[in-house]
Amino acid sequence: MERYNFKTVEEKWQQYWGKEKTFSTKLDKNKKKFYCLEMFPYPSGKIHMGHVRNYTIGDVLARYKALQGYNVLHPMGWDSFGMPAENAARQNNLSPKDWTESNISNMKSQLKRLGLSIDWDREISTCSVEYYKHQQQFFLELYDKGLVYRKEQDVNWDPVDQTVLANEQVIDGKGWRSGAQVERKKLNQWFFNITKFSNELLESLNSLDQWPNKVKTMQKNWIGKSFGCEVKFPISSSKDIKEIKCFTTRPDTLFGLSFLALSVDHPLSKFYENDQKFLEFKKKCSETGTTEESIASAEKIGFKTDLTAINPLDNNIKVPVYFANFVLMDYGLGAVFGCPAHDQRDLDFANKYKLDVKTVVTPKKNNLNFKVIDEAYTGSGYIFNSSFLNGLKCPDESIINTIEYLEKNNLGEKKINFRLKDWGISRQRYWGCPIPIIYDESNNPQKIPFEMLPVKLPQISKLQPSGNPLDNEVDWKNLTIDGKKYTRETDTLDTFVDSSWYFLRFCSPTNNDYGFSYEDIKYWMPVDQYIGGVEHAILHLLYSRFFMQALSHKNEKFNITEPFKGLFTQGMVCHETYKDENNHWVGPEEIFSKDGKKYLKANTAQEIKVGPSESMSKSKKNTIDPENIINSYGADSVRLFILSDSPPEKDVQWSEEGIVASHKFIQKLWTLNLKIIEEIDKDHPKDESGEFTKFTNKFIKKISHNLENFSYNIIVANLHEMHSFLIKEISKGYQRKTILENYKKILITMNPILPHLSNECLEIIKEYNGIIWPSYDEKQLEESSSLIVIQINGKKRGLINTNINVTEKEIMELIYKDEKISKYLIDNNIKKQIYIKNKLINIIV
RNA sequence: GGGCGAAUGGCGGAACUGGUAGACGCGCACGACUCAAAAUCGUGUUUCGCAAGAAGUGAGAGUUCGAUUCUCUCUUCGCCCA
Repeated sequence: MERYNFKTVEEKWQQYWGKEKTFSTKLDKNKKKFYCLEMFPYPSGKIHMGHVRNYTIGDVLARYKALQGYNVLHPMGWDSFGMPAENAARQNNLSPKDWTESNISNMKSQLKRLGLSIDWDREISTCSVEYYKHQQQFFLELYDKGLVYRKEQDVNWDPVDQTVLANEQVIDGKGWRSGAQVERKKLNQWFFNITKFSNELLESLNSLDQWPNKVKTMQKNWIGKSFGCEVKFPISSSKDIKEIKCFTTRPDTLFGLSFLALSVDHPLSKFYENDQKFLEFKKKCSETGTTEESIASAEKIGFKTDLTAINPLDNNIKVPVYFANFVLMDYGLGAVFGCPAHDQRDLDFANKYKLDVKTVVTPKKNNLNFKVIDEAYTGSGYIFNSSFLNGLKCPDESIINTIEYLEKNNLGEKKINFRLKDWGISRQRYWGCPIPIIYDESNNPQKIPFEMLPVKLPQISKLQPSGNPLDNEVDWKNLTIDGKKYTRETDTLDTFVDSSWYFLRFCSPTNNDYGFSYEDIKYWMPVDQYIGGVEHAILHLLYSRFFMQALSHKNEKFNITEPFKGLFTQGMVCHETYKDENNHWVGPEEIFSKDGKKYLKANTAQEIKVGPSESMSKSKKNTIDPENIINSYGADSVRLFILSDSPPEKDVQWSEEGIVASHKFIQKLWTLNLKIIEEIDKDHPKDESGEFTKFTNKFIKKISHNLENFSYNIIVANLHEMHSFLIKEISKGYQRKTILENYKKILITMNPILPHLSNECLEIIKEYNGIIWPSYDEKQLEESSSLIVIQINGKKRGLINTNINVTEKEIMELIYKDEKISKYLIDNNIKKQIYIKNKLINIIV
C-alpha cells in the first residue's frame, strides 16, 4: 500500500503558501479582523521545543479563525537586541550583527518548515535601524511628555569586568563571568516614569477578562498598592533637624516603636558626610546587592546616630535613630520606624542592638500577657499596651483609627504607596537601541535634534573584553552641532523597550515616518489573542501595558490602553533527565534502550540513571532538536504530538514513544484516505446508514467547542475517535455524494492541526477550493434513542437503551422486565424516584 | 512566611452548568499475518475476586437522591512574591 510521503507533501504545500502569499494580510474594513500574536523569539541560533509549542498553539488558532472567515493578522519577528549576541561576539570574535542575522535566517527557515500560517511580509527585527529609529522617536516623545527622566541609581557593578550586571548575572553575590564580589555603585541612568500610571495599570487589570487570573494577580502584587500613612517623628538633636517622616502601613503599632531606621542615602546623611565611621558603614552597605532578595537575606546592620526620635503619640517614648542597610531610598521615604514585636526584620535588628521589644498586638483579646520573644507576631488580633488604642481590632479597625487620630492632630497623613518602581531603561551595553540624547560641554543632557534621527549604532569590529563598548567609540561619541561640542549618551535601551511596542509595528511594518499609522492600529489593535510563556507574566506584559498608557498620554489620537485583549500562557516542554555512573548529565541521543533499561551508547554496558522529567535545558542536556524531529517525522507529526499529551497551559512531556505514535497516526489517516477514495469510486447506489452524517455533525460541534477553549489535547483524542469510527463505518456502503460532503467537512476541521495532510487530502478528492469552516446541523445532533442509567440508591445497576423522551412510567415498566435490575427492587418499598429525562433514573428503596 | 494553583490506573491525561469515573494516547499482555523479525491489524488492560460482586478520583468531614466536580479542615507538590 502507498505510504504517506510527508517530505514531498509538506514541501509542496509550504512552497505553495509562499508563492501564493496565502497568509499575507491587508487591511479590509469589510471583514472582521483577528490579531493572533505569539511572543516573538530571541534569535539564539536554533528554534527549540518551547518555540514549537508556542507557535503551534498560535498557528492552530490563526488557521481556525481564518477558516471562519476572519481577516487574520498573524505576524512574526525577532527580538534581536540583547546580551547573548554581545557575549557570542566576544567569544567568537565576530560582530553581533552578523551573528544575529545568520541566526535569524536559520531560525526563519526552521519556522517555515513547521508550516506556520505566518505573514512573512510583515517580518520585523528590533535590531534594524528601520525598527529602532521609531523607538528613538517614541523616546523623545515620552521625554517631551515628561515621562523620561534621569537620576542616580544603584547598579550591580563588576569591578573586574568593569561592567554593570543584570540581577540574574549576579550569582551568590558574585559576577557570573569574573567571579568577582559584586558591588553596589551609583550611576546616572534614564528612567521611564511608569509609576505615574500605577493606579491606571492596576485598575485596568479588571477589564482584562480574557487574561488568566494568575497573571492578573501577579501583576497586582507587583504593583503592590498599599494603604498607609506618613508619620512625623519629632527629633531632639543638637543638629538642625526638626522631624523625620516615615512611611508605614502599620501605624497602629506605633506604641511598639523602638527605633527609626534611615537609608544611607536619606537627605539627613549630609550631616554625617565628614564622619569617618559613617562613611565606612556606607561602604559596607554597598557590598550588598540591589535585589530585594539579597537585601532581605543580608545581615541587618545599623549605624547609630546621635539623634533621638520622639513617639508622636506619646512624648515620653524616646528612641534612637539608625542608618540601616535594609532601608532603601526608593521605597516610601527612605525612612521607617521599627516595631520589633510585629516585624521579623525589625526584631532581628532590635535583638542585635539590644533594643526594647514591646508587644502591642495580642492574638486573643483577653490574653494581655502575650509577649513576643524571638518570633515577631504579624497576625491579626487586638491592640493592647497602647494607651488610647487599646482593644481595637487589628489590623483593619486599628489602622483606620490611628490614621484618623494622626491626621486630626497634624502628626501624619494618609498615603497610598506602590511597590512598583520606575523603569530603569539604561543599559551599559553595545547591542541595543542607542538613546537619542547628547550632553553639552557642561554635561547637561538634551534631546538630539529631530532631524539628526536615527542615531545609528556604530559598527564595531572587535568588542573589548570589559567596559561599555560605546564609551570607547570616540569618533561616534563626539560630535559638533553649530560649532558646539557634544558627546552622545553611550548607554543603550533595555531590550524590554523593544518588545513593548512591536505589536504596533506589525500593524504598519513599512510605515516610514512613524512607528505605525493610526489607521492601521485602529483596525488591527488590540491583539485578540496573545500567546507566550508565563515567565513574561510580569515585566514584558506590564511594560507593554505602560507603553500604551504613555503613548496615549496627552494624545487623543491614540486611544488604546490595553494592548492584549486575550492572553494565553502555555506550559513548558519537559523531558526525562539522564545521568551516567559519574553523575554527569547525558543527552537522550547518547542513549539506547534494551529490555526496558537504558544504556549509554558509547559504552554499551553502562546503565543510565533515569531522573525526573524536567523542563528542557542545555545544562541538563535533556533537549530535543526540533529540526531532527521534523526531518524524521514531518511537521504534522510534530504539531500533533506537541498538542496531544497535555492541555496547552500545562507542561508537556516530550517522549520518543509519543512522537512515534503521532507519526503512526498520520500514516493511519493516510490509509483511511486511500480507503475512502476507494469507496468514493465504488459510488454505492444508496446510503446504507445515516450514521456518517450524524457523526460528522457531532464531530464539527466537538472540534469547534474544543478549539474555542484551547482544549487542543482533546481535539487530538477526537481525531483518533474519528479515525476508528470512519475506518469501520465507511465500508457499510455510501453514495459518492454523501462521502464527499462529509469527508470534506472532516478534513477541514483537521486543517488547523494538520494543515499539510488536510490540504493534500482535500486536493486529492478535488474539494480544495473554497474551504470554509463547516457549520453543523442541530437536527442531526438529535438522538432517536437514549441510554438511560438505572441507579438504585445512587448505585449504577444497569443501562436501558430505549426511545427518546420516554416517560418515567415507561422506564419503570422496562426496569421491572429486566431481571438483573428488578431483583434489587423485589422485597423493597420504593421511597423516592429521581428521573432526569433521557439520562438517568435513581430509585431510593 | 504570604499569594495562587494542582493532586484521577503502571504513565500522560478525559469527564460540558453535580448525573455511567478512567475518553484518547503511551506502556504492557495475548492473538493474526510471517520461515523469522520489523511493520501492520485484532483483542484485553483501575484494583481485589474463578465468578456473583465489592472497593475506588491525595486524607478526613459536610451538603445532596447522587460529589472527580460544591463547602470546610489537613497533607503533599508546583509556580510567583519575599
